[in-house]
Amino acid sequence: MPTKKPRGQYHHGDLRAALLEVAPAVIAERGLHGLSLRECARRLGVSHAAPYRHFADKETLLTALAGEGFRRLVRAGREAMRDLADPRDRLRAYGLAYVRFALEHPEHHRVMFSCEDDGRIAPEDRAAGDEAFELLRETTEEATGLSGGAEMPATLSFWSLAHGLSMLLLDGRIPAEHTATPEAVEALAASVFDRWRG
Amino acid sequence: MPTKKPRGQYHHGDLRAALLEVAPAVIAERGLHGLSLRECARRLGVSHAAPYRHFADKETLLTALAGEGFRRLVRAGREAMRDLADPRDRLRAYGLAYVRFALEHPEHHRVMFSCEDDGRIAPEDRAAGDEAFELLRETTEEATGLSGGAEMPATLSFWSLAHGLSMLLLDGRIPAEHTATPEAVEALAASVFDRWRG
DNA sequence: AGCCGTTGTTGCTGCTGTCAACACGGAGTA
DNA sequence: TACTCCGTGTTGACAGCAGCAACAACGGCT
Repeated sequence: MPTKKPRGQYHHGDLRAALLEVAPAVIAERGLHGLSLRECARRLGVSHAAPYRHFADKETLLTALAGEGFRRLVRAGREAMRDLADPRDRLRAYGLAYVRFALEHPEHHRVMFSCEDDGRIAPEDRAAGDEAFELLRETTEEATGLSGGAEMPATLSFWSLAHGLSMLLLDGRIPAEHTATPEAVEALAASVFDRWRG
Repeated sequence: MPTKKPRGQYHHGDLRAALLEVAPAVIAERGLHGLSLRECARRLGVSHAAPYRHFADKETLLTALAGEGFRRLVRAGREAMRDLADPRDRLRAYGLAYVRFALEHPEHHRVMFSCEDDGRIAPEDRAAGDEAFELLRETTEEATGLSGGAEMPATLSFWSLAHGLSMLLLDGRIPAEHTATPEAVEALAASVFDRWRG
């Protein structure tokens, strides 16, 4: 039901949004290398050149997808921290949300951190990535009591921890016993974050 | 001078090794997506299908490249730890070597952690990756005094830290002030590892 | 009604991965 | 020495892809 397309309609309706929706599905099936604009077009019942009306090229679609991913990550982070008062609990919750996001949206996560930055990222997508970092920085600031730049090493180390764990999980490099069930993963993430001190 | 090819010689000499040498150069220039077997062949003055005598397909070349990367990483890690007696110093040295390796060989590092594991990795390359992990696990064991599986969370958290920092550095997501000079990066890495406790 | 910008279409070029058939040349054997 | 064989490299194909250009339908505007 993603695309409701009345019989014989020439125009699609919202091809741009449909592309951003179908692309992760293609990536999930065929891998990031296996993604092609033509395949996306095919699945949406649209001609092979139609996507170019909405994205200058394939890379542009990917950066848009990355931007969407960062927006969702920020939303998930805020959601996870919402009812927590203790800044250290909040930071930890963000970390867990980060890892959970990577596992639940592996396609987005991979795209978010694989676009070889040519500097041609749309401002709004650039901003989405910056906001995810800024949210982490503020939370770390509160959790550590550091500020004025002194919080940066703490921020970066916590980010490294969450990011590294996410990547290793996605790459299947974590021994199976720790990834068998969602609870096991959650426990692993918790014990990983326990080894961090602000 | 990578390829010394006597005048008019039909056979190349060691095309396989030459491919493993030229591929990172192509990646460095055109990015991972921009790598093509045909371009490698062109640079080696060889026909476009010649690489297929040595690699079943493009993916196979990439996994071989990843294997080579892991072998070098292990070598760099051992080298960095060689003269250190205190296990905690050794672990830290491995971490620094890990980050340094990523920055000095970004092409290898990216390939090492981007092959979407289809299970068709050659045994010797699989083993190379496992050895890098095993070296880290042993070192963590010594540094923490934990063993029998209890060292795993510590191992994985340290790996996450080193791996996450490497990836973020490679992706250009670390604020510029910390990446301006090699010394700044080294200092950042040190302060990141300082926030880890076994 | 008529105009025109947006969106989608068809058809092309040049590149790529991959395969099959063939060619070269060195190693071993008669 | 001559012959054969196998590993390695070549040529020539095919299909799929990114991206461009010229054309066509739609829909909102006057």
